[in-house]
Amino acid sequence: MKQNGMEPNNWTFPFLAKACTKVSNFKCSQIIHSHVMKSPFWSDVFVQTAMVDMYVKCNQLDDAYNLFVRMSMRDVASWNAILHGFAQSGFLDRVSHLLHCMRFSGIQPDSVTVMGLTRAVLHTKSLKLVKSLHSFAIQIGIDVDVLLANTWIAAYAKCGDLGLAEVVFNEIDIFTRTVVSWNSMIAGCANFANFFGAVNYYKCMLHEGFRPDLSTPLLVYFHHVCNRRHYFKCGDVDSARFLFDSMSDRTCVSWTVMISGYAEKGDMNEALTLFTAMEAAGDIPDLVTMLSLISGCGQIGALELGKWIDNYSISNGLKDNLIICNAFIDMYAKCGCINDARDLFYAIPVRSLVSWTTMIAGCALNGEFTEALNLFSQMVELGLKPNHITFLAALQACSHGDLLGRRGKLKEALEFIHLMPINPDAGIWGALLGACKVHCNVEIGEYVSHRLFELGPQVAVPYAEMANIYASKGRWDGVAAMRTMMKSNKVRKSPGQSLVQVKGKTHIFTVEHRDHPEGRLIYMMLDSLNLHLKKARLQLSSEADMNCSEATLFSS
DNA sequence: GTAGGGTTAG
Repeated sequence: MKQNGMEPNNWTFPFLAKACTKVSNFKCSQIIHSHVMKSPFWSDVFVQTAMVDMYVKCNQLDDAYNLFVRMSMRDVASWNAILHGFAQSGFLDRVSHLLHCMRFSGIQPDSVTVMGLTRAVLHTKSLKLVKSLHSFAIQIGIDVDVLLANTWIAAYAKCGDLGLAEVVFNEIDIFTRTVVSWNSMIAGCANFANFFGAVNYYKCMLHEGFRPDLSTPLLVYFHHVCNRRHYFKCGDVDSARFLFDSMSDRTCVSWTVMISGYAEKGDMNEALTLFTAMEAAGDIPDLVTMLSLISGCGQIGALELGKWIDNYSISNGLKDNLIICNAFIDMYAKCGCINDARDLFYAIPVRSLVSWTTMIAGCALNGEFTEALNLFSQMVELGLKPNHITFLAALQACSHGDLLGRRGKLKEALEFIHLMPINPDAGIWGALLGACKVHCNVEIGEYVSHRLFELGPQVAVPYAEMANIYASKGRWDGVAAMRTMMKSNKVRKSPGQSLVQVKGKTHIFTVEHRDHPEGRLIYMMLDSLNLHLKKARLQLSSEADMNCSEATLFSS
């Protein structure tokens, strides 16, 4: 443009910024920022709002906020841009504070504002909050357009009131409804496992003349079957595939539904085939497409494919996206390449809580326990607040690294869990139960397993672990009790599987399943590894004994 | 005349 002797006007930069938001690329955002700063439009409220939005979309909330507070003039769009930024990240306090400031400075909220507010309360799953927002909007006389109504449909469905979602849906004029309204209603039904409702809405939608392209029919099936994959067999990817093949028009989402279905099943070959077909069809993969491919590679240890996707991401500028980077850290760690994971982690200019947590978990997984715990304290020192997943990762590092749980300091571990500022989830209790098993501790094991039974009475693992603990102490009454509980709760244990991919081929192993073509060799290798481990353990414990006696010597 | 902030599904 400049080479052609043309000068950008005040709309050029908002367009550039918007293009940047689509790819969510922080390098691009920096380049655009430097150009805008030099331009005569720098102080234009439109330009600055577009920049705020760009930073929000590029996961640079701090930059967005810094710019926002420096703006000399703000209109409702500027407030909405920053409000959505905080809403998306779930900062409810910040959002309500912003709303106050906004009204105080004389700017009236509009339907976009209310949408942001709704989004902010969504993750609390609080029906009460959604309701109060709804009445707030009506009270201040907001013009409820179809976009806001769609948000409310999804919000009510997510917060557990399908009836209210339906009310909002019915209040939208038939001619105003969009495909999003229908999709939201269908997804709402599917979330309630209301298959008939979903199909019914789908039929009505067709009847009203909406074209059955997009992802709607897939939503009906896939939601029902695969979002509940913990309860249903995932073989139904095939029925989704049947629908997919019969679709005339596919969107990025429909491709991604299928790709992620295969990736989660561990069938990376099929996932990759579809990915190639998607590109050939001219549909551009987005963030979710890439994320499902990357996490699929991590799950089955498909390092070669993972590296290929890494190169692909670099050449398509996706590697500058923080979420993608985090996914790659996870992938490399799960494939055992902790060095690659580490390099990537340190190459990220602005690391998020997820980056830290992923790296900590990756270290724990790869036996780098000290590093994991160091990272944890570094993170806390930087002022980042760990969430339950971070705690779990750190706890796993402890348990693997013979700290607390594995050292037999089960009581201390339990106290630590009770002191945590967050509610312990199944992962955390599971880690402790594993430690109880190692130390054959019935008393704490019983307490922990009951927490796990409360959280998920259908999960087989804690019953089995507790039964093992009882068995190790000869408590056959306890073993029998576990069996009875499993029966009465209708728990069925699916055998654990271990997957590994070598040269593009996936190998699956189950316990005592020795019919792999190279089974003999594999088990010989395992036996020799076991022997090495035993020797190393013996050496360690004799060293520990010596350290102990030294310690007693010095303390007395 | 228009252009900056906005909805669902994966």
